[in-house]
Amino acid sequence: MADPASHPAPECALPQLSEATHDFLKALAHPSRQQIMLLFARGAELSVNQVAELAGIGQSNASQQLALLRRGGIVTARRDGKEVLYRGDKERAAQALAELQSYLQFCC
Amino acid sequence: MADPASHPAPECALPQLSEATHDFLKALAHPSRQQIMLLFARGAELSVNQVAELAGIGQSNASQQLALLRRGGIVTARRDGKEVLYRGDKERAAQALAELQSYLQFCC
DNA sequence: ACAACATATCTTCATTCGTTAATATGTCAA
DNA sequence: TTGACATATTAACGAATGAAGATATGTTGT
Repeated sequence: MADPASHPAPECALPQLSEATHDFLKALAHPSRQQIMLLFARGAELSVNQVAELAGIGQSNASQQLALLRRGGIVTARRDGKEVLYRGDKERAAQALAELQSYLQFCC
Repeated sequence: MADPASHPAPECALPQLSEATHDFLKALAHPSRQQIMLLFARGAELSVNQVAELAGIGQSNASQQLALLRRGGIVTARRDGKEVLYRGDKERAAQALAELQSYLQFCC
């Protein structure tokens, strides 16, 4: 139990932002990924190639951005045959938002 | 009316994140600044030097981080004599959080 | 105006990030 | 297993960011 980042530090005393919320902020803090997220409006499920086409970026780029968004808990991925379908993760996003809110209520 | 960033785009059709909210996310997306914000718990008002000392960073660094936090709408500054006192900006933070929430509700 | 203090800005350098191309992994069909 | 397709990973390079020192701006008292 030496790694403080292994557990997200639940609802402890200090509302220090967890690694998860940090990833959440980092994922959302860039225009490219903000734009990508708009593609997932109304629960749309998109493959990496679809995201790449719709966003006008390369396949590798799309894959990496989606990986960051997934790490940030904003999208989830499921495999469907050869494709990997991504969609918005409403629950985890709401959770990160809640943590952010409690953090801001503490320090503002 | 040629600059789309001059106005934060109020409650328009597309919940595209405004420049203000982007600054908000960027400001909060770094551990150093997250830690600094904890110093402002319970409405504390701190000078740049106090922040520098408490956070264990240099004066220049503190000043710049606080500037970023101020741009992100998370803190406000007021001059008191030679000092500039910073404190959390509850209202603007809540506003950015609200915009973020509506954005996430749209694309998740 | 000058000195002393507080903050902001500038300069520099190391690090990180974003993007692209190339390559590797994984999946399905034949 | 081989080929075709979809995604993930890696390497590389330019751009942006973070941090520290030096300097400039601003404020107060003398």
